[in-house]
Amino acid sequence: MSSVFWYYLFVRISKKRVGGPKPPVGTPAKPVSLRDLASYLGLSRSTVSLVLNNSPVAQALTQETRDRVLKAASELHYKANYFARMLNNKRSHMVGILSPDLGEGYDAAILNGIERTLLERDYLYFVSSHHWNRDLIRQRLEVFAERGAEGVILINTPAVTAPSLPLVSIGSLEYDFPLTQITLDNAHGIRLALQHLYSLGHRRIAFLKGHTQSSDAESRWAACLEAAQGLRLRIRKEDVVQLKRIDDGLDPIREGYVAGKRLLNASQKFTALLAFNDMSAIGAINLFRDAGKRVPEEISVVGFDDIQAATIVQPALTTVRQPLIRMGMLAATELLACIENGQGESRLISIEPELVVRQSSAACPRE
Amino acid sequence: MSSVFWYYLFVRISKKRVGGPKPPVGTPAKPVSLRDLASYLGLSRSTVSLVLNNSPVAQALTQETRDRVLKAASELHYKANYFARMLNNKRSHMVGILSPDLGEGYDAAILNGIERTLLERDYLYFVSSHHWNRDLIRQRLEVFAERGAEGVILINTPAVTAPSLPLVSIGSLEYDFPLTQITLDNAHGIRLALQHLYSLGHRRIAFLKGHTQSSDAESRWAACLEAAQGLRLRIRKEDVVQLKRIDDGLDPIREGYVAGKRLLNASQKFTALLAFNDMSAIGAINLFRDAGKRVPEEISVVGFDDIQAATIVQPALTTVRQPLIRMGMLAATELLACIENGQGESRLISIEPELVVRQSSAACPRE
DNA sequence: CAGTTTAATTCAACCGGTTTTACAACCGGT
DNA sequence: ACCGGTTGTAAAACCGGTTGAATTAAACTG
Repeated sequence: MSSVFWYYLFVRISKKRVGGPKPPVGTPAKPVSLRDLASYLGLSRSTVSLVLNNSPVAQALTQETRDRVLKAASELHYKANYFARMLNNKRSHMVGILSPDLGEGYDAAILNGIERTLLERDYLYFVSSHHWNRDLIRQRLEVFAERGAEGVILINTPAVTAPSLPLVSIGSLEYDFPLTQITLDNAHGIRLALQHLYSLGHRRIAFLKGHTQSSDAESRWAACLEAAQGLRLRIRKEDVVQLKRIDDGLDPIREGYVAGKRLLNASQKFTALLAFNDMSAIGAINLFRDAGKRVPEEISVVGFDDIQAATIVQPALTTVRQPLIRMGMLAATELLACIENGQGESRLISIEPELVVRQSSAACPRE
Repeated sequence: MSSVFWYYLFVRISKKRVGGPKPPVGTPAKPVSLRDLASYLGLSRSTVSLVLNNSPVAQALTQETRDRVLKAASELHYKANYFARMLNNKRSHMVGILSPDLGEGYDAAILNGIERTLLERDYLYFVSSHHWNRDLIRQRLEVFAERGAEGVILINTPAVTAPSLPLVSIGSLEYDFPLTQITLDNAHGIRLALQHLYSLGHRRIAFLKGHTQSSDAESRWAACLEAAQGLRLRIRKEDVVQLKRIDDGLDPIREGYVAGKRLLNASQKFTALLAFNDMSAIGAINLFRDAGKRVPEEISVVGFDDIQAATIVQPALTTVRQPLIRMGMLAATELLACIENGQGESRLISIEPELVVRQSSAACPRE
């Protein structure tokens, strides 16, 4: 690159400000601006911009000019300033993700799926977890919008205000405004689980209900009632225990453990347990072991989610698999469709879970 | 709010552009701009800006004016445009996080810690995982910088180019440029583990080495050699197996399982296994169970990391605890210190792990 | 009452791009 | 030479906020 370039750089005159404090020696290499590029080329900023954006107007330019511009841009490593560009609301290629909590396998797996798709499509994302704090959710949605997110994926996150951005939710929450939802077919999953236990001969089945806050608790419980009726099973009051309220920091396995203990205190007669999710199922298994009940010989346990821990617990957990990674990918795909085509405002996408039979469920012990 | 406001909004005259296409009816409520606010107040944009930024120059203004501005700003819900603001390089309150992979408990736990601190300090963050792709790492660092990240936290991520941003790393990788590093004291951890086994009577101890890519593999292995020497233990070649190369998507538990099998094929004499990490330890435990070896009665197993799964596996894993959440919090704190005070360019912070004794380790069976 | 402070704001340049509109220069046709 | 119609490029408005210098009016000084 000839010295011509540096000459032009230096020439760049501003009306008043410049004059004194030309950066001394070790200036940390301010990136090349459009202005630099233009004066280097002896063209106007507009021309250069038009070419680089491949604007229709640029079709009027000489092929030679266009080539010159492109060549210089790549030689000088010109990169348009993101913020300047965003000032005239351009595409940001950025989305936000809101999740209740990081660190449990569940959200991490979904995040993983989302990430794959976003990476592929060259999007970046913010993440924020809200720990069930409504104000934080609202605030984060605003901040995301403010910072140019083109859409948001909500993972099990209740949102109150109708947003100015395209949203896609994952989970079973209900919203007051239209948005695309990726929902697991809880009813189907529960049906699979219950039928599985039924076909193993279990007739007296206990249940661990989810906390009221959890988006899936209600729909799964409703599905339990329905499926039980379908199988002509009677659900006894003493065989049902609800997990305690989520307190941030309380170990969900521990919650299952405690709930299991309450269950065992109230009733000794059940031969199988259908837990709200894997975590609580694992907790219950631990409790049963500590209480001297063998799983699955005396009590069968079935979970829900199929998180990684389900394969680690002993006996490995029979559970209903949520294809979390796929759900994440799907959510991302849907969101990008909304963003890029402005389509698909309010779809409801239901995902079919499958039953994964492992060692925690077995035939009902003879009476 | 009186109609005066709307009058001023309308008055806002531009030289040429305006005239024809005033937005029709259902205009989606463009946010209030500084200009709107200024003309509503009958002040200049500068005055308003000065007040809102609480600039020293604003001290010259009447208290009354200042109050008026602040009141109007809050009434009209004025919020400065992020991008406009960033154009004159202001603080973005934004950092980037690079990690090899989401979804395993390890990174998620660190992320969790980072997030806590960032949330507290009112920072937002990008995340990106690179799956060990060098080009992606470089590219993401650039993109983060471009989008105004004020710093980056690297989780077990090798970085090649010296960055223009403050960096903090978590892990044991080595870098060619100065940066603050949060490193677990692997040597200490290994020493704890080995002494634990030694004191239980084990003299023939097998090892699962980490993959060459893993940042901690070498330093842990070196620590093994050193600690063994300190205890006058001889490490036999046939008692050492290295985990296979990380292939994205290969289950790390499976890796441990396979490695355990190779170990058992090569040598039957060891009474304890010190694994590179919890995942491989869990894999090995599974293999031992399948091979009819009881843990811990016949073989003691000790892991490293203390991820959640360590409490779930049966027997619960004795392991060296990395305080991941604390490490994440610390990394964030350090990074923010760099950013906000421009200090602490190149510190090395060593974290002391502790041994968590659970059920997978027991006294050495008699000869 | 002119002359100088000082207090209260505003001007105008700037950050770094995008885009509409304007403007020369050239072209063939008459 | 005059006209309408390209063609290739540049000027200038604009996005929305920040900031050093300048301005104006009021207050104070001698």
